[in-house]
Amino acid sequence: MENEEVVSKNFIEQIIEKDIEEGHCQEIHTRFPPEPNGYLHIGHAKAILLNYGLAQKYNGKFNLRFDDTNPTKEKTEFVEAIENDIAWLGADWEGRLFFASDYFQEMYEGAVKLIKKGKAYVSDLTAEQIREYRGTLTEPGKEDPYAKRSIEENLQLFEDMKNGKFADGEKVLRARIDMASSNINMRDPVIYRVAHMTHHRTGDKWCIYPMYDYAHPIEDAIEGITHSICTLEFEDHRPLYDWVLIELGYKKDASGTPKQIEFAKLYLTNVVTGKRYIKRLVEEGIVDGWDDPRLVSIAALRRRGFTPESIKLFVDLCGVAKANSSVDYAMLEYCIREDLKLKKSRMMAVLDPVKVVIDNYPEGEVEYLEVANNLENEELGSRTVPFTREIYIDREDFMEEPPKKYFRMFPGNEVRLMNAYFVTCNSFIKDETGKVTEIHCTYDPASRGGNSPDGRKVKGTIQWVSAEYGIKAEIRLYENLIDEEKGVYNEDGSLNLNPNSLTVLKDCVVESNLAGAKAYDSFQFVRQGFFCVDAKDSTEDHLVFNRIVSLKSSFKLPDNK
RNA sequence: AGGGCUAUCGCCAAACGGUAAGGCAACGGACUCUGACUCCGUCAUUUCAAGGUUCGAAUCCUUGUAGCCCUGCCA
Repeated sequence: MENEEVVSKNFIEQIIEKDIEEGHCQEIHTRFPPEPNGYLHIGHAKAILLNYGLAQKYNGKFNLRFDDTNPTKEKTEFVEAIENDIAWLGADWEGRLFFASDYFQEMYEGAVKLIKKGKAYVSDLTAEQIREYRGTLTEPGKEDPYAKRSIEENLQLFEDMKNGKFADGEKVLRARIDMASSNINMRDPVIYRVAHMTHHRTGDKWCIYPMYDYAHPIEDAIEGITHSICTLEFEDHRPLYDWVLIELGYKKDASGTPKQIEFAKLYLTNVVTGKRYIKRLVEEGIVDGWDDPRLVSIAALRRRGFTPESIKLFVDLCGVAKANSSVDYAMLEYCIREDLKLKKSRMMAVLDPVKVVIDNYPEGEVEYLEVANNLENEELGSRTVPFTREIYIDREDFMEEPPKKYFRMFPGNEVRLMNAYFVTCNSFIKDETGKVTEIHCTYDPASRGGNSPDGRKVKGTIQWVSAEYGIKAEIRLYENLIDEEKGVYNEDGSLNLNPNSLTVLKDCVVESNLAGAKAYDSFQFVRQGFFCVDAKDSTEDHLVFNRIVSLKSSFKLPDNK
């Protein structure tokens, strides 16, 4: 195998290799730490595949950990959905499934340790007061009036917090760092709050819960995570991440592990990304659910026929860097086409049918034609497709007055019905509105299978479906959900979605011999390639149809000059 | 006296002082039983800007400019 491409290392790989070289770690260990408060989307797929991929590449390990430190938002329903999506993507956590809530005891003990070191104190300030004392972006904060409490008093108060002696919000535990720091995260951050709430896993055992900034480094340290990869907005939190680990003795200095590394989130052009927005669209009923095909949640992508391989490809092509960017949606479409083009059978379908009558074909006769499932992959075998006197072709494949270089069907032109016969258009019928309702052709019996024995060539090949045996299907074409420029919501909070984002074509016809085709009531169109079945109610992942039309129009009329 | 981060083709993204990879998109052309696929070709004398250092700068320095993030008892 000599086609070894020169693949450059991304910046995370460089950090990892340096850490290994310098002996900060022997084996690398990564993790994906979702909060179970919603479904995963394409952006998470990047994080998952990145973490998992790194573990694989360096013979390390990859954990799945639910970051469930805030019982107000989290649900078991989401835990299951997330596990399902990650498994589907092929990221194997090999049984290392953890929950931040598994470590509540250790986190609690850590907090006690900080208090004993004089590095944490209980504050009676209200949330509003804490905000005031924190200062602003340009002014330093002021010392918390409770910061002077003795260690003994703090220990007692924290114990009381844990034992439920205080109401929600009455007291918090704060880390003692630096109220004047230019990094607001370091201005004595709250690390424990009181919340009398039932946790989805620990129930009512705890009424104090650790904050992310305090909990996350401990979770990583306990699991032996070496590289804690997160997104850019946590860059300012890294000093706090390191502070916690160092103060608690999990590492000596910031160069040790666990080490936090930040990368830029994945944004896609023209679609709604971001858990917050997706959640809102789902909750407000604007889309049908978390797997509505217009979304880019993992569940939606799966439902539309995207494969794990295609998503992996996509993530790989996007790369990893620290610059905020928005990847062109066309890249995602390219990936599914690329993955499926050799893997799946290609079926015929007609999206906007117009009837064609083959005048010299015997009435009532049915022929079963042998058709290759995929011309580029013989292993996929073949199927038989019924051919009859009356068929449907796509409206786009016929033109009354063709422009130059149009070589599909028009009066007097001979074309090939894919896999079937050469056929020549003789006449057509229009209704009062001028719409073509029926086309009449004659066929050449000698061209059965799609080739003429006399070696005659035709320029055009079009798809067709038997009018008698074809199955009516409802096909949905999805356009991008939003115009990127305008955003999901307007400033006044009103929705700003493209109302035409979903187009339903009701009279589409697909081949009759697609097993269980009747269950497939909708399809997802993949621009300029082929489209895949909406797999929600089907037994198969996807069926792939030949390219028929595109949102842009598959045939560009020459500039008439 | 705010701090942190980022700026390379329409979109991603390499290049780590030695003379601007690659992919997507686009555009030509060839081929074709899917105007698909495939194939061939085109697509940054220039890296946000202006100075400076150097034989040599996207890479180093200076000064600007633009964008993103941070003032939750969310993650």
